[in-house]
Amino acid sequence: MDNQEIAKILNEISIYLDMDAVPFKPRAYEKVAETVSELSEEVKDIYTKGGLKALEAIPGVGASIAEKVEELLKTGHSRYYDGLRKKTPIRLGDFQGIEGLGSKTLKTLYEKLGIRGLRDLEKAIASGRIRNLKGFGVKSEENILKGIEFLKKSGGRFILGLAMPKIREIESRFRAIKGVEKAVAAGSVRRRKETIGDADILVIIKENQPASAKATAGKIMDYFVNMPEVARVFARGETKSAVKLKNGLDVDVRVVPAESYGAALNYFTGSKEHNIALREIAIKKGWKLNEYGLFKSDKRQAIRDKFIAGRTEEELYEKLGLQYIEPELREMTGEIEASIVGKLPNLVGYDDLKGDLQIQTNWTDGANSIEEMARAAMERGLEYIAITDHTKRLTITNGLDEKRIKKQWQEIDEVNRKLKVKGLKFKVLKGTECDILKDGTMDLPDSILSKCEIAGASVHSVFNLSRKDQTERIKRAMSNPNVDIIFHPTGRILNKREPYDVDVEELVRHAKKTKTVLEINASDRADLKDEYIRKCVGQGVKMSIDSDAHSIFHFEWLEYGIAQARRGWVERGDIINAWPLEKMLKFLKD
DNA sequence: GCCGTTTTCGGCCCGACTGTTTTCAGTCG
Repeated sequence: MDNQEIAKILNEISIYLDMDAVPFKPRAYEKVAETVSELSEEVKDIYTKGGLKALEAIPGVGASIAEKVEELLKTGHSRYYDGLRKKTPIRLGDFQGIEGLGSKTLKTLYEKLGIRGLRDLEKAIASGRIRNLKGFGVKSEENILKGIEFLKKSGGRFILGLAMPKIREIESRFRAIKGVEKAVAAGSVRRRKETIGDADILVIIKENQPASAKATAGKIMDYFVNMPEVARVFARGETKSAVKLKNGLDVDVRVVPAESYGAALNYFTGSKEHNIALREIAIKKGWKLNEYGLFKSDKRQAIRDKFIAGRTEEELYEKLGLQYIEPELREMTGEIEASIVGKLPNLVGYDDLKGDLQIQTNWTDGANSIEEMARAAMERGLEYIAITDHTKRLTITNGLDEKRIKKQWQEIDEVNRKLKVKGLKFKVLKGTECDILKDGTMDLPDSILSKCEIAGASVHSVFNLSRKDQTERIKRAMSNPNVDIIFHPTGRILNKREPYDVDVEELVRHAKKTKTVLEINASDRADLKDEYIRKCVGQGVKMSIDSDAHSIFHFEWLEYGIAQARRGWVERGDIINAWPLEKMLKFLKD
């Protein structure tokens, strides 16, 4: 039983307990479910190595949950879970992701109408039985129906890079409204998660006009719910509204006073777990933290809580005795502890890249010429790029063989000469994205690879090897003294393709041993993922952040690669293409 | 059910909005 299966069962236990209004337990199970689903190590391996004791070392797991997990691992079942399911036989999975359907509603629907699954629910709606239930009405029936329709239509999460342009457009339209001082997307957008479920936009009204603040807020909300791209309005209030856009993205807007800007930004940025940790720190100091600020609470409630901080996030963290924590780190993966002792990383910056080491051109499946790519990279502020077209095995891209790559080198020399004549300080490097064949040998001979200034290697075929064989295959490529970088090391594509089965920790160890660079691919591969990036940082394995550009427009993607790196606690020194050209080249294998 | 600068018992994050009520439960983030 893998971590996702365990997490699903723990989460369902939490929902069942919540149905019966059991206090506190649901939250305990929910927390562990979340932890387990994000764990990099398989729970079953943890258990094999250290037994019950090791399970209890997982944060949030105590004796009781450890026993249930043990039973799941040993038998594939949990008597406790089965008992809950038997008592209230609802197929919770059917309803997951339907907005507005919580545990209490599900329980009522089951008890009053015998609804166990989605089909039952749809039938009950069709026959108008829900509106007659106590506590329900026509409106609730409609909302449930809409929830079902949207779940069926859209489902899933949005890739950050694809949703971002629309979010930025909405932000800037808010900023253009008179009386608006700031508009900024918080939530998972600000934490730069690789995919997002929704966008939370905070709007601050200019302070100097308190009298008209309410009117301005109303104007903002009216504008928001009436935007042409809105498909559905969930809520329209004085300070909070929520809609679904036609593209399926949920967007929330909050209007907050300027003095609470920092507190609100912090609160809505999350993550939820990070927020809870901050609140607990506040409570220990005898304070209260909410989206309006940090307050000294008065126990007698006779006078208003005294405002301590909240105008900026920086002052909030400072008052809590913490080093400022960048949004990309707020995932409760040790950032609070590091912050307390002042040991947070100095993250690689969004302007720190000097080069891009994976670029395709019209020699293979790219859209533009070498020179066009060079000029676009220059405009992006880069100082060097590596041309890394595919190799011959990838016939569909017209991959390069020995003859054609030698020809390409002539063109690269020519482009470099041209740039130099014009006095431009920019270098195009001779590279390759060489296919790693099934047995781990390379698609180009060493005689060619050794002449490339930078040689990347990647897997584009035979994804279904066993974990052992796939790992050995890639390790063999790393052991090649001419291979500098492994491009997109796990082969996944967000929302499209799962990674192939490979032992990433072993790859990281071997990268260290062979001085091979691992790539953070900035396109929708987002490969490596953050937890693996952090493993590289921990072991001192260097990485590159590459756009994998197939056209001049794709350099925009670099931003998301950098975000990914930051979520992996990366500093500038960890990224070879954040270094000057000479230093970068010197670092590569001979 | 978990956890500990409140340390083996007594706490556990907190506020806005909706729909259905007429004072509040449920959901969400």
